[in-house]
Amino acid sequence: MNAKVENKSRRLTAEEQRTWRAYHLASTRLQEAIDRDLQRHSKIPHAYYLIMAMLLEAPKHRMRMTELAESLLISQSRLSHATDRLQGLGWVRRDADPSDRRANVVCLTDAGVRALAEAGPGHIATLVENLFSRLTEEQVRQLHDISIAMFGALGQEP
Amino acid sequence: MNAKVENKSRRLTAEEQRTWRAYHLASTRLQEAIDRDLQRHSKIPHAYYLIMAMLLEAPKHRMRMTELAESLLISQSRLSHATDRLQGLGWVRRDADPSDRRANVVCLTDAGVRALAEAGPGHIATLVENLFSRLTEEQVRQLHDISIAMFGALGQEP
DNA sequence: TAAGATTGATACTTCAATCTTT
DNA sequence: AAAGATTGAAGTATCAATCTTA
Repeated sequence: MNAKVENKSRRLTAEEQRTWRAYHLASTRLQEAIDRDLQRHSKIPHAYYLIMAMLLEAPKHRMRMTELAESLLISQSRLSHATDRLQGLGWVRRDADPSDRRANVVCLTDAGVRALAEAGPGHIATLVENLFSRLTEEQVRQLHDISIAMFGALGQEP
Repeated sequence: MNAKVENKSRRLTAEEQRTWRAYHLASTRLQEAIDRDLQRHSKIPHAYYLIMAMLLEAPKHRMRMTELAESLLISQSRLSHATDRLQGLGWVRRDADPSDRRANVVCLTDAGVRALAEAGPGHIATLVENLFSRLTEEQVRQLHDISIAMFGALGQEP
């Protein structure tokens, strides 16, 4: 890729440098705030919350492992380990898939639905406090567009 | 805090929801891209790169542990573990502080300076490819302002 | 007692290797 | 051989406990 070569010799402008520093600090701290709050109030790491939230939206609260991993953009390995843990907590169950004996289906249990319901409001409060209450409506739109632009750029390595 | 109570019963608007999803995906993937590239090309986790980069900017490439941890907004424990590892790699050294025998001073070694110099261009290329080449100049300014606004909101819990 | 720093335990992520079924 | 999924090892993060010096 030619752009890659160009980028190698390029430097960041002062504007880019200060933006990168501010962005990195802000996103790191938001991540930490979310994780800390979720962990303190509900004993759920954010990554696991996202897994359960995805299941909640699925028909019958069920999804195949691979499908779930792809939806969340995480590795199968990671999902497998996480599922072990969530199963141990009783929030999730693994069922065999009758149509393909290689496949497994993860299913949110009633306890899982409850845990999610209890964690939800606090999590949203964290988001509002740390993100949305700090931004104007226009900034929220800008952040959306910026994020879409950033996202499209990723994951395109050979 | 009253805002906290208000936030608890509040829901995210559709605009906020899609923004949060896009933002979370984009920031996660950027983090992963940075870590992967740094690890692949230079065997340095991003967190360790940041520690060394901070030392590089310090007078004589030296800082006290506490000072360094505060500058980076990380815990002393985390810095201590990281310093163990970096010392093992020969990129950093621990010296006693003559003026306060409780204190330790971390110092970037010549090998550390070299490792940083080798990693730098690739790391900047990653940032350019995944972030700056995707944004207009105006979006870079917007992202800066948004990040500053977000950052101010954090770390104010009791 | 508090400040500076380290330690150990536990938990999460990543990577490569493996196993089974298609 | 490829797809679906799991496993184990190694690395990093977090938290609470500890140790030493001020």
